[in-house]
Amino acid sequence: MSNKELKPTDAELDVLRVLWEHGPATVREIHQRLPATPHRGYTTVLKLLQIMSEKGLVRRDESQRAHVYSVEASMEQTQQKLLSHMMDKAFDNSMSSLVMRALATRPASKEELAEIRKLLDQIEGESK
Amino acid sequence: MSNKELKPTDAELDVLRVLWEHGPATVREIHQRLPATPHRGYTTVLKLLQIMSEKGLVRRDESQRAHVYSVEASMEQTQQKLLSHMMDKAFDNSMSSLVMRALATRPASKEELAEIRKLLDQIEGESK
DNA sequence: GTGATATTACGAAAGGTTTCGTAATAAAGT
DNA sequence: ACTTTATTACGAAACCTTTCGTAATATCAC
Repeated sequence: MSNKELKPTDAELDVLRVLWEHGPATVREIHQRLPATPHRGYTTVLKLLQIMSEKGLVRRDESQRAHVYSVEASMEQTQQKLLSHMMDKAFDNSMSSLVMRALATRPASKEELAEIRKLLDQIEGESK
Repeated sequence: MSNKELKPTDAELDVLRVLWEHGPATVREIHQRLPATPHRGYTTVLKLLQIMSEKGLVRRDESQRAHVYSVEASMEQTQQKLLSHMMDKAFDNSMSSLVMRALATRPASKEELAEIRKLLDQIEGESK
């Protein structure tokens, strides 16, 4: 009933990022924590959350006067969904070409590269 | 005048993929090569190309009766743009977290992992 | 040239996104 | 209770995407 092909839009991602970082929050809290640019009115954020609620992107707790919203899917799950979609649409379904393009685009620091190597070791270790 | 923030839409990406693989092509050729599902009428594809032309995503050669379209940006450039945007929107501007999430999501084959390692070596080699 | 065919141009509809103004409602202050 | 304040609900506008039908235009066959 829920998981169709729901890719959060860019504006929705801005909201989700606040919720991921801050945890459950009211419209007012979210509105305050949203980036200053682009500017968004209070009711704009409210409407966004109402729509996201219908889509199943967020959950709404109405027990308080000011409803409290929280994410439905973890940041990790959402990131995976976004990456899978992009891999399908623009990388011929090959995650390795996506990864290689990413690495070639924005070289990471030494520490980050080391982390990536560690992850590669893990993956190869498991696959044995 | 050209490079604003032009992220090709999903339908536009379908068209671009044909052009990247096949090279410059007419509407008819593109229409035929497009995936069967979702079905798209001929004039739908034409309209898409006209809009993409205005956006600067494709170039149009009108010297022939049937206009010939070609991409404005290479596949690599477009992939980079898409990845940068996603990194900004959903990965806190960290390419390494994007890469690690990608690797964790869809493990690659042994050969692909080896390729990635090679690329890591290259990057670290250069940064010295 | 006339008619058939293929292509482009145009416009519009349907749906989604994003924005916000205004109204309704609830809570709090006095 | 009444007024003020904060919140939600509703609806609409502006814009974009995607779709396609119809009209205009060019090309080709004869």
